[in-house]
Amino acid sequence: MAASASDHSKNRSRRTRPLHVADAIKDWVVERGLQPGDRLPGEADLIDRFGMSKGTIREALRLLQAQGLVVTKTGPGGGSFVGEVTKDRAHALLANYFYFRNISIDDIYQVRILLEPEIAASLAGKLSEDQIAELEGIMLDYAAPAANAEEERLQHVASLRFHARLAEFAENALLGFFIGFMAQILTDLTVYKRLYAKPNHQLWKEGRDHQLDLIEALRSGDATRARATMRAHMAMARRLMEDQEAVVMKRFIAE
Amino acid sequence: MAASASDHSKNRSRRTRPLHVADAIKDWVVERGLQPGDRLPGEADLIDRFGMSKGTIREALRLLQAQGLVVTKTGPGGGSFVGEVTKDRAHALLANYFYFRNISIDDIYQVRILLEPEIAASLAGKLSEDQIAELEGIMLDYAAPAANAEEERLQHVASLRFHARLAEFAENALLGFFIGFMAQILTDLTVYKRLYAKPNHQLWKEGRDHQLDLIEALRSGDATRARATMRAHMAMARRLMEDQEAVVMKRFIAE
DNA sequence: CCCTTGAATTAATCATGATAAATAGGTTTC
DNA sequence: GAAACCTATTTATCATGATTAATTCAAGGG
Repeated sequence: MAASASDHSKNRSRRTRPLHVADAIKDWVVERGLQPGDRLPGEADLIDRFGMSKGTIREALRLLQAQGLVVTKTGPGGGSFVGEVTKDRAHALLANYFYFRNISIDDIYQVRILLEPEIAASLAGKLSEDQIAELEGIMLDYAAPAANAEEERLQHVASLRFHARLAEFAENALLGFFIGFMAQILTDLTVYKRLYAKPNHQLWKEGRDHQLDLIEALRSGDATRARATMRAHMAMARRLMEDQEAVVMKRFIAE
Repeated sequence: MAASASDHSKNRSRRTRPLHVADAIKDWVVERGLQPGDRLPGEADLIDRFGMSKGTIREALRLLQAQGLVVTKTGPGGGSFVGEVTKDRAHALLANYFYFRNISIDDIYQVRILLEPEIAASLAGKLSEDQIAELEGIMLDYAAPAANAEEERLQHVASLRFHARLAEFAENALLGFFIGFMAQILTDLTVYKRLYAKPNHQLWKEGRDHQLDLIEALRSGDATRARATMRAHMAMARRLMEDQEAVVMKRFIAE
């Protein structure tokens, strides 16, 4: 504990100026309880306050910009503002972490099979008719079996969009994020790696029936059934993936 | 899809130069399959290649630095290098995402109770004697019941370190990261918010017995028992947390 | 009323030079 | 001979000032 504290202050004093300024601005935001969209001091102002050159200040702002914490605008009324870290940006930043690590598809499914049933159960009876209608709308993209490999891939991406959207509906933002992140990774893999070579009517029907059943359970508020259906859905998808070679993600996800 | 592609290229052409350079460097790393520690072109070189001024190039490097993707060093043999995104940095970047969202402790436990038993099961019989010894070493920090609130808090932090370390042992890096991230958040909350006011011998003993039992199961390779024990442990912790008010995380986690 | 145009504002970019940090390599010291 | 100590060199870091581009808003023209 003490060591951690001293490390902290040591780092802070010895690190470069842009890093120091970036931390100071972060602290400023926290202390004042600033919200996304709130205005930060302009470039010239920051130069005065910190007594540093324009370049240093701008580098600090880039550090914060990369994290999604500030956005800058030119023109009258422009300047720096507190930015909300978007889901997409958080996905991209986290994907960078896994870039040099080896994540297999089965790793993803090991987690997915645990989390997806939970979100299904927790959303049972909680969705508005609009939200359910939106999910059903997504399902239209795979209302008919795929005719070829390309269609199969598009359908798989659409199916992942179903799960991603469901994740966004979650009341538990943490659970929702984890699930959405996995859907994002699988989407990227599907788009870039050409998984799913061979259409399979049987699997298509099974998967679709699962989702139809899931929607029914969500609408009627049957959490137990929603959980069980999603679990079966995930188990099926996992088996399906086991046929694929162990593909790992190997790219930066663009923001 | 087509829309997304056009958006992408539009963004890329209209975005600021540092952003463009940062993307180009990212792509360069991916295309060449560069690994952490590999050398990137120096500042002067980049200035030539891109035909941009020093300031612009440096801002690009800051963007990448904030993401943990590059590290810069001064002096002979210095320059820019591909950097591995550390776990701590990924934690911090992800914590920023949740800063403006409201994550309750119960949200964390809803996920924890699903993931922790799985990691316990997956590590049964897989840990080296050194690793198990390390876990036992951590447990020494709470070998005796806490005498006061402050000790109770330190013990809780130590207990979270147990879970964080277990997460690092995971073969599934995704599962390990999610669990480690939650332990990190709970640690920060415990340190900053002074949870756990009242020591409770009964709970201390139960929790400790769980972990002892867990280690035994891990050592003997009994996955079923490891899972069950961890589940019981989490259920207990969750009940414990329910007594606390719903505290949410409200701070940037320092890197 | 809408559209264009132009002035004002603010960040973005450029250009150049000075400063500081870190290391390699040689030199001294024991 | 090894270890400690310089010192020159390399490289990023920091600073200053000028120029350019993007944006807003208001005034003028259709």
